[in-house]
Amino acid sequence: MQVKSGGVTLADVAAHSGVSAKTVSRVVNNERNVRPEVRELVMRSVTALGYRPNAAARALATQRTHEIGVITTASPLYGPTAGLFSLEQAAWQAGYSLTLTTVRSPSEPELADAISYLLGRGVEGVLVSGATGALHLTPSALAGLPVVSTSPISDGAPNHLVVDTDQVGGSAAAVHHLVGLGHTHIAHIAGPLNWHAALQRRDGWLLGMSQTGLEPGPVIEGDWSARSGYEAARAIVDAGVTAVFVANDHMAMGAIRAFTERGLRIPGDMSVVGFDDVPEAEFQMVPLTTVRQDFAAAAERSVGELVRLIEGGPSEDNLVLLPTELVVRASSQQPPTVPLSV
Amino acid sequence: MQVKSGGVTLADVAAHSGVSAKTVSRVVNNERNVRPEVRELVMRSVTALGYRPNAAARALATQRTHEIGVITTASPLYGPTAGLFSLEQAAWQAGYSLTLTTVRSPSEPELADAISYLLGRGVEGVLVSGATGALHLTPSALAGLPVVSTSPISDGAPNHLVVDTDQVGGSAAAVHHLVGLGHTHIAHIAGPLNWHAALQRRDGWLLGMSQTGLEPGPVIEGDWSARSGYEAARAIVDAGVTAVFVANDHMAMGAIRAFTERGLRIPGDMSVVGFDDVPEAEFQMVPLTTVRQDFAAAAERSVGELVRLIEGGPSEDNLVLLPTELVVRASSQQPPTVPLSV
DNA sequence: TCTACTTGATCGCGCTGCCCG
DNA sequence: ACGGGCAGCGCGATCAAGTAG
Repeated sequence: MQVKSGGVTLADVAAHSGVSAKTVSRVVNNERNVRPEVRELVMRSVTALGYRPNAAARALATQRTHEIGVITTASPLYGPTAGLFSLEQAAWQAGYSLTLTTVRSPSEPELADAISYLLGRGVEGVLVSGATGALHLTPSALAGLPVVSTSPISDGAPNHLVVDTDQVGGSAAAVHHLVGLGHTHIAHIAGPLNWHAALQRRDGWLLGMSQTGLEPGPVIEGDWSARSGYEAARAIVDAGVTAVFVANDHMAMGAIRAFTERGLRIPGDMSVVGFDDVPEAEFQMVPLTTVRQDFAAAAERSVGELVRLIEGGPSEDNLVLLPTELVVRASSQQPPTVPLSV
Repeated sequence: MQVKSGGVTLADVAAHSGVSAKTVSRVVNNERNVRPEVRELVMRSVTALGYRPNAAARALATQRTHEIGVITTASPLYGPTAGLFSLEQAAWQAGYSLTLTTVRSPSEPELADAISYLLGRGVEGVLVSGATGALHLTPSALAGLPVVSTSPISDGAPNHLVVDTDQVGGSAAAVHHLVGLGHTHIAHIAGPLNWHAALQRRDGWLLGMSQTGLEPGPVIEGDWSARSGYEAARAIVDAGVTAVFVANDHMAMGAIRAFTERGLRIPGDMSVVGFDDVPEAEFQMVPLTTVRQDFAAAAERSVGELVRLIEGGPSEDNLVLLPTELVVRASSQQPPTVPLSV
């Protein structure tokens, strides 16, 4: 029923230009051993007929699909989505196309389903973006398929690799910044702690606190949403802290709203530091101090590494950590009770 | 080099279970006319060998790929990305998978490239999500391929359909809300006016103004980013308006920041209404009055309509408009100079 | 005998790898 | 160096053949 690609095949082009199908194939694939004049002739027929190679037939004949499968969580969080488009661009440039799969939760069966589905589609590699917990990949299910993930992978297979940003370092830097301002009681609003990213950020906060010899303040677990940040902040507003390190910017916005509602001024009475540096963080009523991650760079690197694995390149490291950067804006300053230094 | 899906084929399963390949095919495709015992036997072999049908071979044999191509703009804007995941879920449920393509700009050649690429991959329909201007599709390039878009399509082909939210109505409603509060001088911060969505929202604003007999205030064009909203607001802060209708929430945040910086209070001195209802809009320091669009519903409807077109269903309308809803929060109230009524 | 159901053999989808002229 | 023939990638469609009632 369906007109496929105009229905023009190699054979049609061959007939139109008076050469064999194989020669047309050579021209289309830029192989050598075709005289320029013949090549020219064939190309003319190709454009005249509007020929377009059939990807399925090609995949069948070559045993290569040039497809990369992407598994991502279904929620429209900033990080995963921002990375997705960079992923697509990088893949395109490397000659691959992306097949998208979403999972609601990172449970093993859902992940296994997604991988199984992608395997059936013949993907040559899998990118797990914005996954939550550590990946427990059943080796048999993968059959040596290259995988690049932002979350750690339980097996140490040579073609499984992690590309992530230095979330622990970034979080610790946020704590050092606050401590440098004089804060000693610092709370943490965490992401859902079954997420690897949430654990990393909490661990970075703990690291920073211990490095500066401070007792960690309370930890409240949110779900990345502004609403959960709002609720978490209401829960700790009377806990006697002067600063909060929040695991992402959207929760930080909610927290600021909650504090403001209770009559606290930001940053006069309470300092807030976020994570991600979403584009609007700089343009909040109180511009947000936050930890920037370069999602585009991470995406490009991920695709680069995956393509290298697919094409049989050597796997040097099994962990690539991209730098994060503390961006100090207006939502953090000295605590209210500290006398002005200088 | 690449182990494909474990390399298990129909023939392997057939050999393992002692039936013909065709029978295995019947079982795998849930066709009738297979004895339950044979079906059982075959299924056992399928799981034992880890057989997975090869999508490329299937596509070649059936002339159907069950793939839907998605063309979207490369920028991580909230709307298009929020819809993307709903798209994927809906497509999956309908038995289709998504191949993602991004374009930097909506220029004809870029769109044509994307469509050409998708045609080569054998997609059975195309979803244009978050496109900018109207689509000028060259009919020959499409060969009757079903297309569902949020932007209008220049040709009136029966298998080209538009699914959008009622942005004009929503924008007009925002204006009526402001006018109802007593505002008479209302500016507009628009999106990039080569975007269909930006035009719709501006037109809705104009409509609302004319319906209420008011002169439209100044229009400044932004680029959807919070930064551009900030800059636009600085440009109109002294223009003598008491309210601004902003074409999306992120620009509205930037605008609020700019007004605040100039000493204006929101909403005391200036009312601001956004568009989209991003999740964090409710949790800004001044919760944002905005126009909500249901991206998930739009995505589901888009996929539904596209699948209907693909499967040869009748095309009733060529335009589906989903409702929008004004959500009144704290960023809008009476203008400062108006005496309190009641 | 005829029908209903179940199974198998052959072919071809569009393309590329191999080998030959 | 260049070009063509042939086979086959893995699957499903067609048609024929077999079995039982």
